[in-house]
Amino acid sequence: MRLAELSERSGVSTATIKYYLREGLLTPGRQINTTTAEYDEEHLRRLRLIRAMIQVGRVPVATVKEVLGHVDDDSLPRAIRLGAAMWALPQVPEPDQDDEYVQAAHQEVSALLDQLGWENAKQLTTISPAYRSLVVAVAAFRRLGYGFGAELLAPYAELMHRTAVLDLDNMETYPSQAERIEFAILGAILNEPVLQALHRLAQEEESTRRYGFDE
Amino acid sequence: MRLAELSERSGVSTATIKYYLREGLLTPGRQINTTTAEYDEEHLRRLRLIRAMIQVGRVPVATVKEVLGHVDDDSLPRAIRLGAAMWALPQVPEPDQDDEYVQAAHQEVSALLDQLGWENAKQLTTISPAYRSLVVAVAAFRRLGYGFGAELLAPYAELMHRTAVLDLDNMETYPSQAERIEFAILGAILNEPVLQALHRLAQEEESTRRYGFDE
DNA sequence: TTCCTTGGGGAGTGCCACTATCCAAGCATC
DNA sequence: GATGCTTGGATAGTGGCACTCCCCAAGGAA
Repeated sequence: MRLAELSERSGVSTATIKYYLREGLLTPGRQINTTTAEYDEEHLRRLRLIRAMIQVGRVPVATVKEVLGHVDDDSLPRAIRLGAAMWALPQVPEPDQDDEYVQAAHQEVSALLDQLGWENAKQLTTISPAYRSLVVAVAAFRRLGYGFGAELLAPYAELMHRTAVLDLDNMETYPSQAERIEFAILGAILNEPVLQALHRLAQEEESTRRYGFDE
Repeated sequence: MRLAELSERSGVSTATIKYYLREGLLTPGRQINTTTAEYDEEHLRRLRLIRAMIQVGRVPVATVKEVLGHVDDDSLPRAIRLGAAMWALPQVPEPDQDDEYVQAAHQEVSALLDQLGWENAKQLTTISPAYRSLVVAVAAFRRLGYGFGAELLAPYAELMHRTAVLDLDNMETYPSQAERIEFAILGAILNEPVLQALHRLAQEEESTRRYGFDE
C-alpha cells in the first residue's frame, strides 16, 4: 500500500502522515525506489492508534512518540514497559512544594493510601505522576475552601480500585503479550474518556432522577 | 485590594490578570479613579476558580468564560444552569455519522443505556456531549479491533453511576444554592482529574499486586 | 515527450495563552 | 514641586503546537 492508500484507509491526510513520519511517530515504509515506499497493515494499525491517542485521548504528539517508544522497547519487562508508557502520559504541572495547600493535600492523600492499605502505591508517592496529579487537584479544592479529605476521597478510591480490577481482568482475556500491552495502553488512554463520559452521563441521569428536568 | 495584591495573593502575574480582564473572565474592579481599581475577596476567589479550571481541568480560556457565564446567569433554574455549564466543557470533536464504526458504537451505547435503565440519559442521546464522547471512544476501540460492547461497558457504567451518587450526595451537604452550583462545577471539572489520578494509582496498585514490581 | 504522482523537506499558517512594552494619569515622598 | 512608582488600558509580540502548503527531483504511464 502506498502513501495515498494509507491516507484514504485511515482518513488522515497525506500531509499529516508525512508530518508523523518526520516526527518519528510512524516508522518509514519499505523503500521500493527513490520515489515510492510500501506501507502495510501494521502501519495502518499504528496510524489508527496514533489518531485515537491524539483525538480521543488529547495526547500531544511528542508524548505519543514517547509512549510508543516504550511500547516498542522489547528490552524492558512488561510491567516496566507499561508503567513507562503510562507515566509518559500528560500530567498536571509540577506543584509548588512550598505552597501550604499542596503540603496539606500531600498529608491527606498519604493518609488516604494508608487507610486504603495501598502499600504498593504508597511506595511510589515520590515519583508517580498520578500521585502528583491527585495532590494538585486536592490542593485546588482546598484553596477554594472546599474540604476534600481522606474521608470523602476513600469511597471514590474504592470505586476506582474496582474499575482497575475490571481493566486488568479485561486485559488478561487477551492471549498475546503484544495485544495485552497495546490493550493496556489503549485502556489507559481511551478508557479514561470512556469513564469520563459514563460519569457525566450518570450525573445527568442521577440529577434528573433527583431534581427532574427543571426546577 | 489593588491589582498587585490580587496578583500576589493568587500567584498569577498582573499581565495575566489583565489578560483575563480583557477576555471577560474576570469582572473589572470597582473604579476609584482613572488609574486605580479596587478588587475584593470575590475577585480572588473567582481568579482561583479560573486557575483551577485552566491548570487542573485543562479547560480553554474561551470555555472558562462560557462556563462562568452560565454559573452567573441567575435567570436560569439550577438544573439548567448546571447542565449548561457542564455541556460547555470541552468535548471530543463531532463524529462522522457515516462512519461504520461510529454507527456500530451508537448501537452499542444505546443498548447499554436500555440495559441499565437510564431512561433520562436515553432521552438526551441526540444532544448530550457526554453521549457523543462515549460513542467516539467506543468507535475508536472497535476501529482497532478491540471489542468494547455493552457487556464490557455495563460494569464500568455501574461504578460510574455510584460515583455520580457520591457527587450529588456531597453537593447536597452544602446549604446555599450558590455554593452548590460552584461545588457542582468544581465537581465536574476538578473531580475528573481526581478520579483519573485515583484510577491510575489503583491500576499501579493492582498491577503490582498481581505481577510484582518486575516480571 | 508530456504529464501525473511519489516521497522528502522547508517554510508558512492559525490558534492559543500568555507576555512585553508603551502610555498618560495619579499618588506619595522628599 | 520634582521625582519616582504604580495604576489601568491598549497594542504588539512570543513560543508552542499541530498541522498544511508548496516546491522539488525522480519515476512511471500515456
